[in-house]
Amino acid sequence: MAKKKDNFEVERTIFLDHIQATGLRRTGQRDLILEIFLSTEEHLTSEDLYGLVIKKDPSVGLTTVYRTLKLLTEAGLAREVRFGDNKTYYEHHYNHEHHDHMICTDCGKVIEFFSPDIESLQDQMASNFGFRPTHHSLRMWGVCSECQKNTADSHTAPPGAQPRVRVKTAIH
Amino acid sequence: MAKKKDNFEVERTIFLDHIQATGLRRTGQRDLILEIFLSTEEHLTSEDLYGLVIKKDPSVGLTTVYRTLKLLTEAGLAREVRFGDNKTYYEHHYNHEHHDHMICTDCGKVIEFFSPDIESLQDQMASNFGFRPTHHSLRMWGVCSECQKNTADSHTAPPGAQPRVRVKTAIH
DNA sequence: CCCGCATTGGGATTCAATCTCAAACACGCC
DNA sequence: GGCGTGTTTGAGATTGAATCCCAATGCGGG
Repeated sequence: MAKKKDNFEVERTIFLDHIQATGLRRTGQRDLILEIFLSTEEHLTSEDLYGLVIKKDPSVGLTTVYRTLKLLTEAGLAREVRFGDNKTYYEHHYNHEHHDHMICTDCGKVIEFFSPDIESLQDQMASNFGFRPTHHSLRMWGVCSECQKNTADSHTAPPGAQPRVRVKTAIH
Repeated sequence: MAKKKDNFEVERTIFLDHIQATGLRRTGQRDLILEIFLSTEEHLTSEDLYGLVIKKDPSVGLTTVYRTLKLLTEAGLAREVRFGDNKTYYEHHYNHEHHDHMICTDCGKVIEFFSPDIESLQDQMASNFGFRPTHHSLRMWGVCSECQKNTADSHTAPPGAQPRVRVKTAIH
């Protein structure tokens, strides 16, 4: 836990540095939103975070949460991710290895994975085209091992499972 | 050209088969929209296609184009793609090898590529997790070789280049 | 302590996509 | 060929995420 607390300190510093470097101002709202973002683990949307924020301070506006999450992204603390349901999710970025996602279209579970081999092949493909990549996104949709078991006997959803990400159409 | 015409015939048949198999009805609008979709080459949105359709028949509604593109996707003739600007693009799917995309964030150009090695590594990663993938998406954003040359001297946009895809924020 | 300017909040707005529902129409049936 | 039913259509209304606008607030340098 001490380790985690240290990380938070670093992230706070990074945020304040970014604030200062770009000539912005430190405000109570930004501090609060940062703090709550750091306390989360899952992928969450601006509205999700807004829900958490107003529990601490109901006067904070939704717009500010949107703006601050964008700030956090610029500062390198957050990363935007999309799973195909037309919402923008945010995940921790600082000190988190780059990774890709497998999304279960049944229960909504998101599996994070990383493959150095895939990464290097990507870079190789890019250089074949003289393309200089800044970032990339690899996502696989399908059925996780859990849901394969559950759908083997019946086609009913796993009990109590509430898909957080409902993929309506196959986005390739 | 005879080759291309043959392909179109096959795609029309696939569409009609799909119509019949799912108990739907053949209509003039669906025929027209299919025809115009087949005549296109680029990635285009529902609204793009709508623009082309109403040039032939101004009475066709936008909703019908949306619905029909979804139909074409179900029939396996079209594929939905997203480039990060919150619009759904469609590309031909039948008889088109699966491929991934590099998107130039400067001029909007989309490069299609395919790597069997990456594909097999993806499947391997999936099976490591007991994950059964149905489809996937790999996209790389960055600067294409053209735009690297143009931005070398000045930061002005290439003359006459109108980005079709304007990526506002980095979506990973 | 004061002032300038960034920030805030919430209502209005945008934009893609979907929903609604009455009118139009395809298609099987006779 | 004409009838009847259930599908399809189209225009406007609606949704939902995200952004814009702008008056009021408040941070922070001097």
